[in-house]
Amino acid sequence: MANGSGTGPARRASDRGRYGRLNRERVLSAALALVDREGLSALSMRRLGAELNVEAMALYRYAASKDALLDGLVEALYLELEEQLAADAGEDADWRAGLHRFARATYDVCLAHPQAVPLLATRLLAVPLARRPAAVLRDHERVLALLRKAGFDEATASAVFRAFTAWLHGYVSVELRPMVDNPDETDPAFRLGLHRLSAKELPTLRETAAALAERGGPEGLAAGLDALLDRFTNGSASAASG
Amino acid sequence: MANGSGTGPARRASDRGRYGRLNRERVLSAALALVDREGLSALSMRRLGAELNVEAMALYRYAASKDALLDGLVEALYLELEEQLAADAGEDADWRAGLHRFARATYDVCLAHPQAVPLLATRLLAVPLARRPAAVLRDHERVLALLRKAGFDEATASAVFRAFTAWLHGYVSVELRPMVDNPDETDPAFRLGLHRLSAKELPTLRETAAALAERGGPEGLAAGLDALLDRFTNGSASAASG
DNA sequence: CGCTTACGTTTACGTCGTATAGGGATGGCA
DNA sequence: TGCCATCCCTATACGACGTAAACGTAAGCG
Repeated sequence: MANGSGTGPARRASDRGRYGRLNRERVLSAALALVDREGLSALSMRRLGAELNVEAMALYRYAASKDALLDGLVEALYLELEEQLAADAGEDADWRAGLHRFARATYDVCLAHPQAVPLLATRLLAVPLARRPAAVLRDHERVLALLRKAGFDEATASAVFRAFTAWLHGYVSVELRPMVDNPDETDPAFRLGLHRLSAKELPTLRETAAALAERGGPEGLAAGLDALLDRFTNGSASAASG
Repeated sequence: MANGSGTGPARRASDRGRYGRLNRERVLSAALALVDREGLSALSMRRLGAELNVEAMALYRYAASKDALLDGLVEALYLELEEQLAADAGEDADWRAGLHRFARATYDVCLAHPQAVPLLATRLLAVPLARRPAAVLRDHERVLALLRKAGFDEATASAVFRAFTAWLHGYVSVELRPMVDNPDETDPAFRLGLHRLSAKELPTLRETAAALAERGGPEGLAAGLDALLDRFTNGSASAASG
């Protein structure tokens, strides 16, 4: 048993005072910390309980199921995004700047929690729009409001929103794909595990792998975003810039 | 027990003749079929074994672990992509057309196996480049070769490759996000579950949700791809068009 | 003080991935 | 033909998982 001390029958409720009562935020931040530290596969109800000095079943008071807990983690990421957005400038010069700010903040949050990023893909593919976590919906609202205020009609705003989301999430996902095969190795080629790539069948990949392993960084993200957005301003749609 | 008939001690080896011997391809295609039919969570070693009239442990001869089996599913998707690409025209007019063909084929394969798509995100975030399934590496090789042959230098080809991949995967992922909350409902608003979206706090999202639920289709994919590629041809990089 | 409600524990069940050992068919060689 | 090695699948078992149900026990109220 995870009893604090002695050979008592079990953890006494008075021990709780040591760590304070449980609540949703404590559960979620412990879960996120655990995932950051040891990866998604380390996150089990029992393990998370142990992390909080509590039995696994206690967590079900704050998340209806493990899937709900994972949705909670997604929400936690978006809450961090909201904080990050609140931290710097309030309003943006124009809608493009607004989208860039959003994109950059999302990028930063994702890079800060690389192990949690797969959740964004899996949970958002599992949960229908209306049931997404509140913070996610607030994010959508802000982006859409930004676009509508800029003069885009409903259909165009929705198209821009989708393109924005696709690029942002795709970019982060590609940015986080692991390239290093053997971290202990000093030689770059061995580090990348190039000896696994047949020189006969994969010559181009082999010679490009080193370049591929470089990150695009926030600049790459911004550049692609601009390229996509140009299509909606230079193209058919009607859009103001204030 | 999953015995064919009677009360014999267990399935006899002679029963194998009924279905033929197991092999990797049979295992993977049964796994993909199961995922297509019942979703990723239905895929367990025991269940897949049952599907093949075999005990779970038999599968370990064809996949070293469950994670390896999932990587096998990713490979299966890319094999289907290769088939699809081989089916239509052989060579492309230029590199842009080549990328569009690739993108379209990937889009089609993903839409044909929506339940398997999360694997692309999760497994490619879990496995380093050099250990990706062979079919995935062949895909990379083809795209990179296309770009180098078009005259892009190593760095630019790698940047284009990353942007291409990011857009493609992001687009598919957004396209497959479920929008319908209650499929039994006929009224569009209830179907989307708009009553869950506070009219006060999420007004824009609420009014845009219907438009958001529409798909961008292959056209949207192609449009965004062109927008991104323009950046690399009109911009600084040097690239021919043959 | 006693009652209610909220919170955490205990116990238990079925399923999961997989280590290990065993058995029965198969194919090569005498 | 008979024997043995090899391959393929089964049998059994273990620990961990998610979670239903029932049970204390502490906290806050009158």
